[in-house]
This record gives sequence, C-alpha cells and structure tokens, in this order.
Amino acid sequence: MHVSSQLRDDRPTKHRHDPGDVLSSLAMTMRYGHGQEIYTQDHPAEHWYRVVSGAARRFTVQANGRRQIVDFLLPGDFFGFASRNAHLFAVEAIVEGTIVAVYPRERAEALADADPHLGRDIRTVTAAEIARLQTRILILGRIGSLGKVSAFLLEMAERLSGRTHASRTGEEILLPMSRYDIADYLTLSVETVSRALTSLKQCGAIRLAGTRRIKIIRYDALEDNDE
Amino acid sequence: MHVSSQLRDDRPTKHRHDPGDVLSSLAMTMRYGHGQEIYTQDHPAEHWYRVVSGAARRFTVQANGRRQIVDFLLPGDFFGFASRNAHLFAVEAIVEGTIVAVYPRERAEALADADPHLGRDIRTVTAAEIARLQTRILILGRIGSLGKVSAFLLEMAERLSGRTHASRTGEEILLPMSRYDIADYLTLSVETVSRALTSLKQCGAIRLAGTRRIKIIRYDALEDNDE
DNA sequence: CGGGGCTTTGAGCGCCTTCAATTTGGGTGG
DNA sequence: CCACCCAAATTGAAGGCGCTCAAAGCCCCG
Repeated sequence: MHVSSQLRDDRPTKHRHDPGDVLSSLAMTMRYGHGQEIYTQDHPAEHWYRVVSGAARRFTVQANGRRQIVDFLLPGDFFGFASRNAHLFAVEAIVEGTIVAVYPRERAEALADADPHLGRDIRTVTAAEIARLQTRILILGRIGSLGKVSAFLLEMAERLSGRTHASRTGEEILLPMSRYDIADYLTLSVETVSRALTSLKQCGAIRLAGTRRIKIIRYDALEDNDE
Repeated sequence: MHVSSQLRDDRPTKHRHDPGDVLSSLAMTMRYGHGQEIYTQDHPAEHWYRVVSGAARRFTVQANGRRQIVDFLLPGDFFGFASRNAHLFAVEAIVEGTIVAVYPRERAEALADADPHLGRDIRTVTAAEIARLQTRILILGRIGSLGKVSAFLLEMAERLSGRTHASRTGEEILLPMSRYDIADYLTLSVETVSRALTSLKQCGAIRLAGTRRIKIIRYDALEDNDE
C-alpha cells in the first residue's frame, strides 16, 4: 500500500518566511525505511528535524517493557527541540520512504542569532509543538476507549488533511500507523482499539475501506464521545 | 497552613544569563489569591509569565464537565508560550499569595530580536516546557493508580526540592495542590488517589504528616510501580 | 498458493469508578 | 482559646469497562 501520496506536504505556506526555507541552506534530506530509527533515546541532540513526507513515531520503552508513543510526527512537523543535550525519546519512521530534513543544531542556532526573523519563526514552531503536546494530553486524559479513539481520528483528520479545520469535506484519510501504534499512542490495548473502531463503524460515524483508509461520516458523533 | 515557605524559589541559577533577569526590566509582578484566575481560556496571548512563588494549575473544562489539569506550574516555570494568538487553557493560582512575573509579549519579543542571547535563553525555556510536557505524557500514559501516583510524587519531589535529582535526601515535600487537583491531573478519581496514597503509606514507601506534607521513604519502591 | 504478521472477535476477570457514609482538619466567629 | 462548621479526605461496597488470554479471519508479499 502506498501512503506517500496522502502524506505529501502540500499545505499552504502560512508565513512569508518559512523556517524551512530560511534553514534550507543547512538542510540535509534523509530517507528512512519502515521502522528505521531516525535517532535513539539518549542520543546527543545535535540536529533539528522536519518531516517532509511520510510519518514517524516518537516513543520510549518503559521498564515494564511497554512501549509508549509520545506523539506522531507528520509532514511539516518540526521535532528535536526537546532538550539541549540529549534526546529523551527515540524516533522511528513509520512508513517506507519517509523523508526528513535535518539541520545541524549549532549552525541553525547561529543563523537564528543573526536573523531575528528566523528566531521568531523558531519560537513559533516550538510554540506549535507545545500546543500539540498540550492537545495530546487532553486526548490521553480522556476516559473511555470510544472517546480516545474518536479524538484520535479527529486529530489525525485535521493534521493529515491540510490542517484546515473548517473544511470538513469528509474526505478519506489514510492512517500511516498500525493498530499497535494507535494502541501505544492512546494507552489502550490493540483489541480495545479494534473494538472501538468497529463500534464507530457500526454506528455510522466512520467508514472503513481496508484497514487504514478511514472516512469520517459524522463528525458530531465523534465529538459527542467526550467521556 | 502556610505553604509559601516550601515553595519559595531558591533554586541555584544555572545560566549566567537568566532569562528572568534579562526580562526583568519589562516585568510586572502580580499577586493572586487561592483559586484566582491568572488568565482564562481563549484569552488573547499578550503576555509571557513566570511563577516566582506559590503554584498554579493550567487546565480546561471539557464538554462533559470534567476538569482536566494539563500541568502544574511551580516556582521558576515559564508559561504562556503555547500559542501566538489565544491561550488554549486557563491558568489559576493554587495557593494563596502566588507571585507571578508578567512580561508583555510584544516587547519581550522585540527584546529577544535585539539580543540573540536572550533569544537562545527563550528557546531553552521553551525546550524545557516541551520536555516537561513530554514527561507528563509518560506519567499520564501509565496504567495503574499506584504507578501514576508514584510517578506524580517523584515528579513533585524533583520539581519542588530544587530540581536536584541526585540529592534524594528524603526531605519532606509540601504539596501545594489538593487531592482533587491530583486526581484531575492524573485522570483518576479522588477516591483512587486517596487509596493509592494510603497504600503507599502502609507499605512504607512514604510517610504522611497531615494531608499535604509527604516524605518519601523509599524511592525505589515508588519507581518499581511502573505498570 | 502458502506463510506470517496484522486485525478482528470472543469470554472471563481484575481494577478503577461510582455512590454513599464517615472522619479529619483547617478556618471562623463567639 | 475553644467550639463549631463545612470542605476536604478517607473508607467501604457494588458495578462497569478495559485488559488478558485465546482463537479465528484477513491481507500483503514472497
């Protein structure tokens, strides 16, 4: 299955000075296979990153062996700002052929020092990551599997289909991640995720074409699952 | 009960150029009473903030009426970076007499434009907030009430007692928040939080003096609750 | 066409929630 | 200073929901 077409970064540019453009002189683009690591936990934080196409998961493996996915990284997302010294989490590509732009941190910082506009852009980008994580906490904080899965679908629909929150055209989305990934993202078991999806399908809120093509039929039905 | 003595900001300064010092020329200090709001949800993001003393909670009230606490803000924590336009969450002081430094965002940004060093410091501060939120996701992602409450106690012990992770002197910590706050922070019911604390007390991991003075006896016992 | 991983479905159980009652403790006014 | 008061905290009992264990499809890829 090819997901790259769905995941291509074709969002409209919001700022006149796109951080990616200004930084592009420093960028190396890397290509990763399915499941390939981009960096590991405790790896020195020598770079900033940006997903160009594909998708990745940021995660950690806890002492009990359970894998916790901190968040998913989609086209346009910057990542790697978390720490000044070493990364707290590992990052792996999810889909085959994920393209990531890599910026040497020291030189990027120097560039930001010289260009206040870039500095502002970077603050904007980090603020966006903070907002994303805070939204994530809300999803995790939900109780009930239907609420979690519903919120997850709404989040992915918004982040995958060009972030245009208003344009709920009901277009199909193509999930780049497996049920296991969703489970470790929502802190649910795989079985519960599967049951929630079939439940949503049977009540007419979504339509499933294959396992990863999902069309949201009734947004209100998903939003009403708030407990 | 007076908690202000415990919560005074006496952490050692890590950086030569403390962002708070450089920004201090812009700072207004505000004082808030118990439960008083610092800003509300959807309030225009016109300021940056820093907790000087006391404590605050960042939260939202969901459609089902449940209150979700996104994180606690303790002395030294900056907050308000989340969005460029409007705050996604409300912030309230928890303890009586909480002191908060307030910086006008536009002028602070201008100052950051002119002073690359301040720009870096702000990036460091936002990176710290990102790391805090990511750690928070790990705590929320735990399953089991003992694991959540244990992780919460370890987090608070580290953040309240000078962030010196190594110095596990076993000193008492004074929780600034109620059981209800802890419950809404961990997505548990108040009763479960209470039961977990008594359970930890009875197995000798912690000692309770009153309801908010907690002494951690055996750190390893708390860390072993990782599921 | 066969294999193996991913997904779905089923049954029983444990843990957290809910509802309810009691106790503790901090704050206030006499 | 003490008694009162009410919110916060604790404890108990019953039920629901998601997890675990188990097995059967489904689908992609060789």
